[in-house]
Amino acid sequence: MEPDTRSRILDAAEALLVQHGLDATTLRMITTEAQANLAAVNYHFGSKEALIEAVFRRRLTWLNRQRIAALDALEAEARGAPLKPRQIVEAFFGVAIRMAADTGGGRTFMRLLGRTYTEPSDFVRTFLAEEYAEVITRFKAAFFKALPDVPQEEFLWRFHFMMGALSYAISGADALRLLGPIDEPDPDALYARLMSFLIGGLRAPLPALVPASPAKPLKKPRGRRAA
Amino acid sequence: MEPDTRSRILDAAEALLVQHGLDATTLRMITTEAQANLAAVNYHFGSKEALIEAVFRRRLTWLNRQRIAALDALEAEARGAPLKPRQIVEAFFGVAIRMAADTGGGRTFMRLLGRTYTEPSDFVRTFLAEEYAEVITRFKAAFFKALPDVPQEEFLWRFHFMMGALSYAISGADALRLLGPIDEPDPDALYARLMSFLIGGLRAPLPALVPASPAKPLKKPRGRRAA
DNA sequence: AAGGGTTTCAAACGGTTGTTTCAGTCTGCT
DNA sequence: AGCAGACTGAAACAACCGTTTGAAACCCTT
Repeated sequence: MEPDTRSRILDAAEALLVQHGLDATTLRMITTEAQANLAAVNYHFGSKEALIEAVFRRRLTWLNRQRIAALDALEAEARGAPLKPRQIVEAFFGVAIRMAADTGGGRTFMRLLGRTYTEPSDFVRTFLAEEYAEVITRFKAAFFKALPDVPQEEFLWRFHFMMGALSYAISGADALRLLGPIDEPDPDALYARLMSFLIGGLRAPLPALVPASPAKPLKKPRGRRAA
Repeated sequence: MEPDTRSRILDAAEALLVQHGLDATTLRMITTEAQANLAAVNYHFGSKEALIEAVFRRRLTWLNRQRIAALDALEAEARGAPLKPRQIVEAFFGVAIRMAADTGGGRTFMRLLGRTYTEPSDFVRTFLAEEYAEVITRFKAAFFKALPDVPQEEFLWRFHFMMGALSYAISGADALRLLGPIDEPDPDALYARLMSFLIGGLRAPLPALVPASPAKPLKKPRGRRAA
């Protein structure tokens, strides 16, 4: 009750959005939870969409600035030499995991983010793309330079897969209960686990069939096995 | 227009759910698309939730039965010997990718599934757990046997990460546009890409800190090879 | 003390949601 | 033919949605 109405609404919205999703979270839920009047949302933010955008922007720009700063530091130290892939992975995903470990709002926000990433609500996707634009170009360039022998399209897919693993790592125990009982993870352990998985996947041998590659060094050609 | 109303509604719902999400898809959208009357949903299924459950069950039980059949075949052939991890991965994730490649309903369904997996709508999670129960126990057992030197908790997390990668692989180009322009993937190429990524991640060296280790894992986890 | 800008409040707005109702149509059986 | 049971149709239901309104309450400078 201490902070002003605007912040209380942001916090309440963040918590409720991750729990119920974008559409199922109503302004009445939010304002009740925030102990504010219903009209306060439209007064302070203008609309529900604008509120959601503010919830994302508040933490996302900070997060991506952190990533860029981490990359800057690495590149400054390397003096033009290509970085090691593991360093770049740590800069990009490590910041996210570390933010997700924050027991304050950061944790619930990262869950919300991982959740929304697959949820193609048009207006969210729009400003998400905008918010990610710079960090994506920077890290793509760094990765391409660090992995010159990996075809770029191939790498983009692996990056995409890594994002999926990150998303699940963060949404974490909720979805993992499906696999069986598991204790809430120690953040450091989660960090180490995800890192070794990501780097294992990133540096896996390339699949054999990429563009026009007539040789088939791997076992299975492409049979229509039991369909 | 050929099939009966019930099937038309299921198909329309499937297509619309993946596009707009569970809450944002209205019964009026569905019945309009299916060229059926609004009341038909409640007549044939009882409620919107029951409709959604039917949409999932229709393909999910088939999918998981396929996975179990694939595992049965592998185990019969191995005659009690542990399977190779790659075989189990192919049995579990290969079936999913192959279903996602189906240009008929299978493809849109798999997108819906990957999308819903992070979306913790309580009632969906309930019957999803129920629907997955058998296949999870079977594959967990097979993996534990195939990877005897990987701690079980460690493996469960990797399995979780793999599910994340699968989810993103399927929801695919939608979310990937964020990374830059990419062509719609050839299903075979996607299969090969995801497989090598997954197996690379699954067999990555174990992180070093599993027991109580107060040291910060930021630098070198330095582990042995898994399995 | 007065007054102006900012913030809160209760109430209402039009619109849309899932669900229900009930009269009508179609189908197949004896 | 006739009639029961399965299905479709149009219309209405209460409940809830996001947003707007206009009047109170608050805060701060002069």
